[in-house]
Amino acid sequence: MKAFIGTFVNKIDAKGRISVPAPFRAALQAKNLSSVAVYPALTGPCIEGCGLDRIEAMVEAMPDEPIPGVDEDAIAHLIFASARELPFDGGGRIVLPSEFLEKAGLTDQGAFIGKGRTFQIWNPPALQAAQAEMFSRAMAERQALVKARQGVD
Amino acid sequence: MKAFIGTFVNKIDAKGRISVPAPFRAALQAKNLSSVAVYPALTGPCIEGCGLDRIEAMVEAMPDEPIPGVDEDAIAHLIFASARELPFDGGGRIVLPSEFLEKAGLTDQGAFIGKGRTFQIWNPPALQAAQAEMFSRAMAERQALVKARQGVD
DNA sequence: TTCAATCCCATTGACGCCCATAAAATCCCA
DNA sequence: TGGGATTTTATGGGCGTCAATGGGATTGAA
Repeated sequence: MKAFIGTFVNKIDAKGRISVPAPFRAALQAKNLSSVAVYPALTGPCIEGCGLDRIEAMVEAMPDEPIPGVDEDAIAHLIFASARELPFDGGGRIVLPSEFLEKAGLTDQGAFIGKGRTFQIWNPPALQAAQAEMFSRAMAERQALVKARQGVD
Repeated sequence: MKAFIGTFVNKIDAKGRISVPAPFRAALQAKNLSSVAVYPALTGPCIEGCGLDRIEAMVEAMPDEPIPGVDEDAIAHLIFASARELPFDGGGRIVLPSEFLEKAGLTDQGAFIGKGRTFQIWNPPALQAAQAEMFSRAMAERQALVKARQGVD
C-alpha cells in the first residue's frame, strides 16, 4: 500500500482551490480514487484527509447495533458527519469549503503533510510551531532515557 | 539483508544533486527500490535515509485508529511528514530539497555514512567533529573503566 | 438574472530524463 | 605480474514534460 509521505506547501487561490500534491494523488489513483475525503482532525488545529475507501472501512468496522455506544456515536458525529468528499478538478485541485478553512486557520497557503494512512492540511506557521514542540519533546525524552541509563550503569 | 556500510563523500552540484554511493544503491536495488526515503535525523545535525519499504513497514505497524495517541501522532509528524521520497536519476543521483540542505548544513559536499539499516548524510566537517567527540568520549569511558579495574585488582 | 460551482485552457517554472565526459576500478591476457 | 582494455562510477549540462497556478467560459441553481 502506498502511504502518504512528505510535506508539500501549496497555494490557496481566491476560489479556495488548492493543488493536492502529485505523490498524494498518485497514491489515491492507485486505488482508482479521483477524490479525497476530508474532515476536521481530532489531534490538532488542522484538517485531515484520506481516500474514501478508508472512511468506508471505518464504517464497516463500526459495530452495527440498535443503540450505539457513546464512543461510536461521537465518532459518527466527528468523522462521518463532518467529512466531505472533495473531487479533483482537471488540474488535480480540490476546493476547500469555508468551514475547513476556518477550522485550520487557512488563508493563502496550505501545507499537506503525509501521516501514513492519512494526510493533514495545516496553516504553515502553525505546523512549524507544532512540529518544533514535538521535536523538542522527543529530544527531551531521549535525554531522559540517557539519564536513566546513567543511573543504571 | 544487505546493510549500509562505509563512508563516501560526494559532490553536491548546482541543482542540489548528489550521487548515492554505488554500494548503497546496490543494497536498495536488491529490494527492487529505485528511490530513497530521506528525513531529518533525530540524533544529530544530519539527514537520515533508508528504503521506502522501511518507512511503509513503520506505517503498517502503526495502529489505524480514528483518534491516534500522542506518541503515534508525534512519530507521524517527525518521520512520515518530514520524510521525502527521492528517486534516483539515470546516474544514480538524488536531488536534495533545500530544507534538508539547511538542516544538515550541506553546501558543496555530502558525506554518506552507513549505519546498518539506515544511512546518514552529513556535512563533512561536522561529521569529523562529531566522530572525534564520540571517539574521545569512548576513550574517556575506557579510562574510567581502567580506573575502576585498578580499584578491584 | 445573479451568484456560485465546475470545467477547460494557458502559462511558467521546476523537475525528471537524457546524453556526454572523465576518472577510477576491474578484468583479461600476454 | 604488468599493462592495456573494458566496465562502472561520479559529475556536468541541456532539453522536454509535467505539476502548480491563474484566469476565463459554461453550467446550474436560487
